[in-house]
Amino acid sequence: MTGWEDIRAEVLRRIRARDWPPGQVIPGEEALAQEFGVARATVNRALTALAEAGFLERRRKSGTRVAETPVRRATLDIPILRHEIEAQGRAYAFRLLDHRLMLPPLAVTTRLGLAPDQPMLWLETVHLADGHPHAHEARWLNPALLPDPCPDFSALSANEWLVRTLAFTAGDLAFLAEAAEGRVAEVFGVTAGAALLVMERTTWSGDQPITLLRLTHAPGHRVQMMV
Amino acid sequence: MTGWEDIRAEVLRRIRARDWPPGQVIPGEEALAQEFGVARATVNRALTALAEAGFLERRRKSGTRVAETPVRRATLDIPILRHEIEAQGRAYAFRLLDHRLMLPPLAVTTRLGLAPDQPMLWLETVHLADGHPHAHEARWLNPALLPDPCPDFSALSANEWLVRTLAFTAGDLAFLAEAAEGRVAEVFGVTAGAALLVMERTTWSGDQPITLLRLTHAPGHRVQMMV
DNA sequence: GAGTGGTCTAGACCACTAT
DNA sequence: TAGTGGTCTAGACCACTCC
Repeated sequence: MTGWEDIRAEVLRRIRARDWPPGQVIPGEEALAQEFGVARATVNRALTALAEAGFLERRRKSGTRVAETPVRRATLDIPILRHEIEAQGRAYAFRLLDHRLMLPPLAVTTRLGLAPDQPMLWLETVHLADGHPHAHEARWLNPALLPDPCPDFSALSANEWLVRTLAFTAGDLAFLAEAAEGRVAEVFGVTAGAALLVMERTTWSGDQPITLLRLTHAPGHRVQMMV
Repeated sequence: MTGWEDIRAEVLRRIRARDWPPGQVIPGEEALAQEFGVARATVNRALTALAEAGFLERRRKSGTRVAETPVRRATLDIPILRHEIEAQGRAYAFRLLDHRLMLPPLAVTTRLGLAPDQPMLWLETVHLADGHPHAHEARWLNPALLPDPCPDFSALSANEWLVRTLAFTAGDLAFLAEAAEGRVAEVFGVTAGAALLVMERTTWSGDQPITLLRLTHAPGHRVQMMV
């Protein structure tokens, strides 16, 4: 019973055991297919998967070699707060603190490539787990995308409305640390200056910006990724 | 000329255009193969890729459906500090601040599953970009893995030695925010309490722990991921 | 039990690139 | 130009899971 996952595992074992050390060219697909007694396509499937994971580098003609720097890629499942909290067996709720049309700071319009004199929809929300503040959300929303009677974001979270309604095609995401201040410090009940973890995210629909989101987490929060 | 990437693109377009809205079951592989005029395996390749990216959910018998929550996966290329800094055209250097065998705090041994009365190698390093502090590294290293004449970590960074020497099979990674204090505050020249971004990482070789690393970034640093 | 995706094969041709 | 990986095909059988 030899499947492509068995072959992937065996090749990975040889890489880790240093049978095939970093930088070394490994046997070609045809040779491995003969060794394992399978079709070349099966070997190809296994090696392609290992290359996508960053263990191998493949090039036509020159062959497949072991990557110099092993596994340097991690994946993050971007949490949907409601799911994350409910998965912990806690009750999710949110409160809309503020929402209005106003002129965004220059940093925001620059980042999104919008005209600086155009008002945007500002939303400030706190997400609660069992009634305790879990994260503070500050969001700038491109008003050009909103339907005429604006959705009631105090009943449906802006994130869920966006996900259900708009097709987004690209985005980026960054982590940073920031000192608590103003309303954020107040929400979490910490003194100004406390260190908080911020996730910043922009999303786009084609070349049209949708939203810029800053999610500030409760003190001590860790964002965990698997390697 | 229709290849699997064309099919992936077309299916993704239909998902984004809401031709196939979230939750809906899409046509089976056979049907799509006929529509596009290709073999079923080609359609399978395209749909498998979209499922790995989180756009589709596939199950035998019940078929393929559009994911309710689109793209919720981001990948981080774990930076090798020297490469990251040199890629910005800046000069990399590091200074070993401290290294000695000592008893780790209980939190460390618990996390790594080691005996609490066993000393570990402690390494404290600052990484410099153009002479300015870029990150502070605090590392606990399992001494059972070290060769008898301990490598000279003031000449070769511990990270690079580990990567070259040991085969690591698993690990995890977390981001958190922390207030600067003690040596870290001193290194960055900030007042105690300043918010700093910390990346914490543990690595394993089979079931043997290798190292626990805390990388504290310079004030204002952002870790960027692509979605 | 039946329908769907998951995988394998043997062979073929193509695309890229080192020499 | 030649060698390697990348992809496609037509057909087959298997594995899972819903009914």
